[in-house]
Amino acid sequence: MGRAPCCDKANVKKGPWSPEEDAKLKSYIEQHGTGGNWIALPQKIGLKRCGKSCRLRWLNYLRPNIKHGGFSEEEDNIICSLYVSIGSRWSVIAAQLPGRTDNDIKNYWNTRLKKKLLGKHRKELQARNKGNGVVKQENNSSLLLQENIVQQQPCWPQIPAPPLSPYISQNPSFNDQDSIRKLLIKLGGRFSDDYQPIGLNVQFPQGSLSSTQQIEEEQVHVSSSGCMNSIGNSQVQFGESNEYCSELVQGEVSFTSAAIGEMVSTNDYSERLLGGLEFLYGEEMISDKIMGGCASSCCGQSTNWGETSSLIYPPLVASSFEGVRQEMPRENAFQELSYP
DNA sequence: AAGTTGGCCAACCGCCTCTGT
DNA sequence: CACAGAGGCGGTTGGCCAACT
Repeated sequence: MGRAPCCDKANVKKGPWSPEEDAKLKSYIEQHGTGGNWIALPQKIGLKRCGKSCRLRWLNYLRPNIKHGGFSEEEDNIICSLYVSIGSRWSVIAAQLPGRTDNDIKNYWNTRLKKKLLGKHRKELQARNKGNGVVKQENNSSLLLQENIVQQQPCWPQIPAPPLSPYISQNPSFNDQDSIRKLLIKLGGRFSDDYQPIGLNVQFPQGSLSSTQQIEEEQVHVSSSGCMNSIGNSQVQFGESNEYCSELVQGEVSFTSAAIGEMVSTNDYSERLLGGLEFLYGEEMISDKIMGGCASSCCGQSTNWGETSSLIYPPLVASSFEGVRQEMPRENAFQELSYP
């Protein structure tokens, strides 16, 4: 038995809204507000619509100061950055773009941004294959995986969100701490043991995404990140997300769409990274076949922290964000995470 | 000119979370 | 604490329209 429907489906009109319906709904809400009860609202004003439908119509179309279409480059970047960081939390992303609705952003992502990034990725793959004079067999699985990067969660696999408060330290959520260590060691990271509960200092260097020389020379140094220190200590804490997100939306930790394209298009980070990724991908995934697919597409030639951190961080941030989300009233969740 | 295809977007659906009792 | 109802969210669908054959 399913749950009872929110309204009498038989007596409810579906489909596009007429101008009359719009006018009724708009004028009522402007005069009286929603009354805190969407379900009862359509009856009050004589609309044969589901309350949810009214809410959606108001939020996505009738509400004042709604912008439709014409996304700017800056908005593109914000959307991409946030998508890379938190995934398809459209409402959270929308909260950072005044006048935009989650539905709009979702549609925009699905119809344009996703393709934009994927198109760039494919072009670069072709160019690379041509340039190397090597025709790699691009089997189906690898292509599928590459597309998944853009179609689903960007660079990292979904890890079940731990049922933790970000400020309550509990047992580690990852099962295989050795793998975590291995991963971090392979990345060449240096992790201090002291936990300093301040904002993340990780910077993603601009313009260094494809610099392999720099990669080899640069010392990777992670300074005082709550998440990373905790991992280094095998104590996964999900804190510091406030600071992270606040930096994120302020642009210190952000990706341009070009950078994201770069992230999904560069090639061989695999040897250095995948050995430690069993805990994320599972043993089976770390096969030659996948190394040529997911590995090459996920994150690229990155071995300096600026690049690999985008690999390491997202799951953690996403996880911590889950924690925050669970802890906070939904309305406030990201507002508190963003601008101070 | 007619038919087909693909893109876009508004709206719906069903699940999850929150809140009040 | 448990439950029910409402709100909120993300995924998906379906219709419209323009471009293409």
